[in-house]
Amino acid sequence: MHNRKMGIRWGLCCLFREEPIRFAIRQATHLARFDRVRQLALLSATILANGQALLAAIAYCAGNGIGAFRVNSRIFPLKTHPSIGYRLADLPDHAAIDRLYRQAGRAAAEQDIRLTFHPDQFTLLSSPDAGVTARSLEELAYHAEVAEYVGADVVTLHGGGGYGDKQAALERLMRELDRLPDPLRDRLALENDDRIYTPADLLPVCVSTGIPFVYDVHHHRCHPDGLSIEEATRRAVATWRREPLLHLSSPKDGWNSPNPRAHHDFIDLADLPDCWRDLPITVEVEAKAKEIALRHLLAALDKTAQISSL
DNA sequence: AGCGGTCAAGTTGAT
DNA sequence: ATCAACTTGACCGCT
Repeated sequence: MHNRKMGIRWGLCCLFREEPIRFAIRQATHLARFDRVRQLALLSATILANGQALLAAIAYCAGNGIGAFRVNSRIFPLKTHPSIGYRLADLPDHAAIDRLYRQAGRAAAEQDIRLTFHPDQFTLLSSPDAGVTARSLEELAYHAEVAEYVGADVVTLHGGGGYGDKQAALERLMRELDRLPDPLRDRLALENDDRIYTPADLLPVCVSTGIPFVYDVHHHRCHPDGLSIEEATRRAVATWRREPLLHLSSPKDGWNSPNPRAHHDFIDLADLPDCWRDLPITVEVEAKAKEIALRHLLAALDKTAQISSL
């Protein structure tokens, strides 16, 4: 059982700064020089190594008061690449990979480490370009496949582009959401971003489709919509039929800098909304110092808890 | 061994 | 029209 502080389950995102836990990737241009057998051997070895890294990441979280871990989308490198892409059954170590990733899923479940995914900016369901949507659906299918493997319960997606007409784009997004296969639909969540889609834009979509809303308070502060943090939090939490997921970060050079969107190495406790403190929620910490930032944050929370109990 | 250019994908906005 | 930013290291070719 991990160490829950103030009602919040704290989550680490993808990487470690100091801890020697590394997830490897492969480059398509490099692999393209080899024959298919060699490509699959290299990919297979990388995926096995990444599975071991995932086990290590879960163990680290369990031992350090961290209750959630976001898995890097590239844990199966180039899985959906148009020319290098592959099926799991094609990999020479398929059976061992299967065992290892299911083992990681069991380890996460046993130690109560929530696993999540967050596909990158190339994955979106609002594009007017059918090819972009088709490739995104394939990418999401890959995420759902790995999520099922390891028991991850959230795949967080942004709204995508605005294309000069956000309402039309949101209607395309809703149409795609309505026809997702169940394994994906059951895991997908929508998150506000810092340039285009605000909580006020996405909450109605979430309510109408039943897809939960991931509230990123840093994005909301960069790109406000008239909703207060308290109101956005309340409405976001209400979209979840399981533990809600929220995102927290602090600005690299302060809120008055030219670019407050950039993430700081650490979390300033002042950026944690007071109304989050006692909620039964998962908060993923997007701080560049990774596990060091979590360590500092947990220590700072301990200190304030001690002071308030005097 | 170390350095630096490059890396699959989409969209926006600055120049 | 072109290209950096987004976010981000890690990889790989070259010296």
